[in-house]
Amino acid sequence: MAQATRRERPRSDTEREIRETARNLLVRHGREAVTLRAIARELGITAPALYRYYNSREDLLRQLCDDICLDVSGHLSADLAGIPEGDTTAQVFAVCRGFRRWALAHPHEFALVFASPEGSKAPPAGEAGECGPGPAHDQFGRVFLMVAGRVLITHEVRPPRPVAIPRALVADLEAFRDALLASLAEHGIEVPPERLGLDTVYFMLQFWVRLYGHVALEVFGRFPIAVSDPEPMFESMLTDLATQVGLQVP
Amino acid sequence: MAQATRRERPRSDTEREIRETARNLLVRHGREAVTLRAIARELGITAPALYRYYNSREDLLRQLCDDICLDVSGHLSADLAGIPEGDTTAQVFAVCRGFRRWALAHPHEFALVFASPEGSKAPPAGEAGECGPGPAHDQFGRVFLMVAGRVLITHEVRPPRPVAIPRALVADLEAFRDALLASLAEHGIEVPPERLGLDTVYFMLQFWVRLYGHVALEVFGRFPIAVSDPEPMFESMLTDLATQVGLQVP
DNA sequence: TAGCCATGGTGAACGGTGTTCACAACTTTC
DNA sequence: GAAAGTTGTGAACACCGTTCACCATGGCTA
Repeated sequence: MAQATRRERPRSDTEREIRETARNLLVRHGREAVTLRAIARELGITAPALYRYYNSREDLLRQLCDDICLDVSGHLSADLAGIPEGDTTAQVFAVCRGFRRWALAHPHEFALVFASPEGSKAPPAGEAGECGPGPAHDQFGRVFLMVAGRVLITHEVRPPRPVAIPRALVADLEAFRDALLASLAEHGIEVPPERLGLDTVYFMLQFWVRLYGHVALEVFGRFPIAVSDPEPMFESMLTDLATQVGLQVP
Repeated sequence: MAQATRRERPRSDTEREIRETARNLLVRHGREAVTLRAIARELGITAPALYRYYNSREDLLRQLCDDICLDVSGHLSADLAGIPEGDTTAQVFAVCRGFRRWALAHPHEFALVFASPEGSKAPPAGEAGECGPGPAHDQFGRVFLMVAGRVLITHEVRPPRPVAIPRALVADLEAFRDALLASLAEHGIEVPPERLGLDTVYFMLQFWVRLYGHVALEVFGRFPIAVSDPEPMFESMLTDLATQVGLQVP
């Protein structure tokens, strides 16, 4: 009965249901609990049926990563929607706070997407390995860093206190800047290239390092001291970063 | 034969062999591969025998964390031994570089100890959960942060540019400072408490955030841009941190 | 010295897992 | 209506953690 019903629905529906169930298991019981048989059980199906949709459990987990990236980027966009267009400072804060809040609320998803060793084994043939910087991860990175980038650019941004840019990084930074500008242009945001200096791009990288560092440490409980309430520390970091970049923080 | 031989050796020997084998599996094939049966196989033993030494696989993994912490702290101490007593800057650099190098060389161990969700399930009875801040993790944190702390103190340290310390953090920071001073005194390093201001302690926390952030991002390949060689970036961060704290970097 | 008993091993067994395969049922296409 | 393709099933294999009854060994005490 349910089987007949399922077969009538389009393939993409079942595909979505599978990933939803997997997400649920991941969120509630961690990576080890997202098991083919558990998913199948939940869907009233047998485990081998899942192989009609995914090549293996690893493959499914990889696609889960994509879903998660899309999801978190959606969350951030939603948070951003509530901020007035002009208030760039609030936008930066909203995105960063949103990321932290999401990570704390979904530690297992965070661990899977942002804190798993890169698939050391090369995937079969040119496929994206594990869930590293692939299309969807880019999607997230884009929504995240592009938002930050747009914010940093539309605002009169003054580069932070001078830091020598390592020479070996210049090429990477230039590539990143170009990609960023292209991505912004793609979204209708025209930016004169001279507004986005390499030092600003470099600062964004360091911004990400600190943001990620704090969030990961908090999610994993790996601060070297018992921090009874990490939120003020996070806020302090945000204002520090914001003032460094020349944003006026209330 | 081998069995009779094993029985004659003291219990601690077998215990050590088990963890060595487990470490090997972890390092070479990741967490999922450290399996009771695989360990037993390697030791010429059956899996149930392992239960004479550990209550469960999770228990074994927890103790593995302790071993790893001790190991990395040993590595750092060794690195430190090669630095002249007075050259505090070199000492800071050595510890940080050593940590990065170890993490890059042992990504799976790094992920297990420093990037695993805290055991959300309370361990049976007052036991240390997962491998979070427990005795051994403290051991690592001590060797690490204490080394950094000693270095920062023996040197004439001037607090970095003023940052408002969140009021909610003051109590935590004071507790940490006291613990740090006690730990230093325990190792024969007498330090006048007024030399270690709360702002310095706070800076050490932020130091750790950035160090951890960079290392984790590099280990997991989660930089938002393709960084062809992250080492100069790491070095740049180190010199930035060092100069901020008033160390003279060559 | 004889017996006891804690220690540390064994093999069998249970339920769970990923994965493969032959096969069946249903849908679509020719 | 037959052929082909799609999507499910159930059995099976190998592996996993874990429990259990059982057995050998060695050191202790009566």
